[in-house]
Amino acid sequence: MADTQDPRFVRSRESMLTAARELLQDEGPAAVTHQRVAQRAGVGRATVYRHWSHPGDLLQDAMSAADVPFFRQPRLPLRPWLLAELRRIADELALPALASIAVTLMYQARWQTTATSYRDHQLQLLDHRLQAAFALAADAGELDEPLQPPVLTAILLGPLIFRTTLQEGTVPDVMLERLIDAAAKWR
Amino acid sequence: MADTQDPRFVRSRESMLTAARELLQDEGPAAVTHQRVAQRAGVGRATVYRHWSHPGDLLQDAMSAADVPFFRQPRLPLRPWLLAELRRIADELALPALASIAVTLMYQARWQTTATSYRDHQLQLLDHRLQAAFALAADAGELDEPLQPPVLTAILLGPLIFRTTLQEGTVPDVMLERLIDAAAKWR
DNA sequence: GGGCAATGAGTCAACATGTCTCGTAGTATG
DNA sequence: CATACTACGAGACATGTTGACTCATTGCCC
Repeated sequence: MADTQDPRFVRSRESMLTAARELLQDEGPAAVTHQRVAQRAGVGRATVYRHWSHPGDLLQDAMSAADVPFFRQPRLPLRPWLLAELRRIADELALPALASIAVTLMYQARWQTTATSYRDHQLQLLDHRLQAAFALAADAGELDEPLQPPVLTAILLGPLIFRTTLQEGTVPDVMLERLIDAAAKWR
Repeated sequence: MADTQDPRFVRSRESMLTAARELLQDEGPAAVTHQRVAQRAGVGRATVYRHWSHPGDLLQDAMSAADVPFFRQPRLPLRPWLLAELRRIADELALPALASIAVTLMYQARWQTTATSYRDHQLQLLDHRLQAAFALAADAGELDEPLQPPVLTAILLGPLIFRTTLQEGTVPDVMLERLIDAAAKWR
């Protein structure tokens, strides 16, 4: 794994990451093994070892491909913007791509006490963005008493994950309205 | 596995279930294998096979030992009762016993599409109990417009799981108050 | 005490894992 | 175009796990 610019290196890396993502979505993090990824990507098993000597690293890279594109660029008034953002997240959580990552992160938080950096980073990103959005609205006099950022994130996102993953149901708009009501005291 | 009353049968079954629960809490559902359970329980590997020919059945029995003791016997006024119940749940979710089951259920809901009966049963139990509690309060004139039961459950429990599992933090009382506010329109 | 069933220990093939080696083929230089 | 380089695929190998069996032993019930 020397030359990061070698087309062969880039090609096989991409195909392995794609295979790992598909396996994660279809069969869960336990299926992201050297053997399964090699089969699916059409590469040799040794190649997977050369790129990621430990299976956990491969899973981590497969998840951390894209930064979660939520809560960027808040707009006033905050309520309709927040509603639209939550709507997008709820819809994305109905798809396996995001739902698989969410559940895998919960699993890793509980039992893979290593590899906390990616999870911590994503969570802090959400916290910061939400905090910035609510601070903006507070300055504009839209609301009072926002909660502390991590609690805010938990109130807004927790029910969406619970509903889509455990209950395997859809998220009605009235649910999002109630969550927004709970997130702050609106004027 | 013939005589369910044989003390030997009961004894080894209990020790295996205890071992399975400990393994689930300490290392996750992936660790609940015939071999690991046999080692930990101090029984032969073949004995585990005789009781549960498939590892998934063992995991299922290990989780379904106790019915979740939440939201039983609602009391009026509903708000303080609901707050106390949520407080108990949040505190229990800080312990590995309940948190492990919650995360495992999410994992199974996503990827082990079989074995839905236990999960569905527990979820419906929570829904029904919460519905009964809110119906009681509605009759007493305490509130208007309760949400439909599954959405109610998601709003109340989702944030607790998100906060304790993903964020690995504690649940402040103010968070519970906000969730209760979101659950219904109180008078 | 005697019949009986559950158990513990062991064997066995099949498979997955982690680590090598080696010949091949694609790549970047000159 | 020719050469040195290097990532690759295929395979070998020891090791550990899994699932399924056999069989002697031991605890249990009548």
